[in-house]
Amino acid sequence: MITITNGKQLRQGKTLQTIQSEVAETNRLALSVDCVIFGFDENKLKVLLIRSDLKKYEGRYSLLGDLVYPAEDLDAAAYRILKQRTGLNDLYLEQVQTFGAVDRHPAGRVVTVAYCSLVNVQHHKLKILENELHWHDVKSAVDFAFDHKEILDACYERLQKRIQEHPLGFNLLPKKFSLRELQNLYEAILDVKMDRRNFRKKFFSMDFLTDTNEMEQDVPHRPGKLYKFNYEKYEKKKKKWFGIDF
Amino acid sequence: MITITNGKQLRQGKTLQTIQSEVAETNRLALSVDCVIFGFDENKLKVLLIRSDLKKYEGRYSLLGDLVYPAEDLDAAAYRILKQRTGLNDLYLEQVQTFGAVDRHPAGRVVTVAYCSLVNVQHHKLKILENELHWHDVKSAVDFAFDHKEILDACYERLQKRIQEHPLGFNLLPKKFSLRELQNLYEAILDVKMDRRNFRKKFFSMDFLTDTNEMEQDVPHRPGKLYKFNYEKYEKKKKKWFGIDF
DNA sequence: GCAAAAGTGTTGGAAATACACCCATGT
DNA sequence: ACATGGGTGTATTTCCAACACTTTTGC
Repeated sequence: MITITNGKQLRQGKTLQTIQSEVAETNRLALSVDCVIFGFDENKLKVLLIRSDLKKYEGRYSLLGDLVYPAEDLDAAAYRILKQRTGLNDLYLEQVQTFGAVDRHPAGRVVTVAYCSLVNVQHHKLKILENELHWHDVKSAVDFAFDHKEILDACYERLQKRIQEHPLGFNLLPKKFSLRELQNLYEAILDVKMDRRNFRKKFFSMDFLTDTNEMEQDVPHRPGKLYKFNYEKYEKKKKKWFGIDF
Repeated sequence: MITITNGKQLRQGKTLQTIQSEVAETNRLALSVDCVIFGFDENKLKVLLIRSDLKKYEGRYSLLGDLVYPAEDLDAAAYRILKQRTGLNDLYLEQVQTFGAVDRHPAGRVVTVAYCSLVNVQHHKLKILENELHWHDVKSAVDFAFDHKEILDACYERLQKRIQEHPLGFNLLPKKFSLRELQNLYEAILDVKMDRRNFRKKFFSMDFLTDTNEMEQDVPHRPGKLYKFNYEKYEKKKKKWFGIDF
């Protein structure tokens, strides 16, 4: 519902023209999208960052962002930006939160919508390396431009929550992975240690892992089995209901 | 990060002026906030709706919304709109999701940020009733203007999820409430039936309810005890960790 | 006394946790 | 042989679900 409320102005039965002029009057702001792209490598959770374009923030790190075009759907903008900055598409992409503090951008009023995405670092070698695009440890990343630290934190928290309730983790791993890799992923993202045997029992009892009958190669110890995640089985079984718990 | 990416344009070391003009060029859109205000009355989940201002949508229902002012923080806009439309402040207000389809608003490009809020219907009698503001059953509400049904659904789903993990429900009830009222609330919001004894056990074992030593009045049956929610205890004990479960 | 909801305990099964040993491979 | 991590089983506990009867009040 769109209304400019000045005192006692009538609210009923506006024409489209009235509202159009209100929109025109009020649109002194720009909208952008920032993508927080997580990856997993060397047992660490990583995030893709570039160096800020902006002199004011020279040398500081920035998320992958861009303005949304006036005739572009919000989600489409997020996918476009991901593609432009990294050359990647075909990724899970989720809207997380919108940041709209008046002074968050020095160039004027820019409200930004944060999106979050997960990439398999091994399978998606970056082809576009402008602005020093590369992977950074999430835990140790500092020196952000704008409010991008805050945005990253919000996306990281969302990721931690989502990965406990949805099988997102598999997007960060090779198609075939060992249980050790899977556990390392969970331990890294959630920042906890888990019991190896119970972790296995958990995942096997979920019954979403398919044994590929292949083994790890070139590991300096006994090789583990490789598994695939079975999305079809998951789709059929997925849960609707968790109990009340807080 | 703000960049208009036209082919091979240099991305390094932009001046603030460059970006300012990019922002000015691109801001042919407006931003609005829509508030989804849930209440609970007569054992039903309710939502506050008005009749749409817009001729095109005459007679159809609309959420409480307004444009965001250029010099207004996003959250502040949400609180302002809630206040203006209902006379209420002092409410829990949570950003839910941003809706940015190009054609979602007939007056032009209007991206809207949905906020969600919970009101105790009994304690907050509405003083502003412009545009036929009143409570509607969430389940049976139809005939929405814009994409407001979609927005409502998103907020309702978020509410269902949040109420299972956070003690939000108490914002919808009187300060002192019976366990029956609490259970009715959960059953209405989550659309399930629960076992009364297990429900009680659950809440008592959480140990966040304080017995007020008062009883229900004027009920046509045996009166139940009234409880308060103990926020202090909750703040101390709240959980950090749920297991992996999907 | 009767209708309506309050209040209360137990039991069985499922899932989570804690925990220790042998195995396969590379060096 | 040894170091490294793979692979497995069991006992304990905790949590959840299912379930029925007695009590208090208003009418």
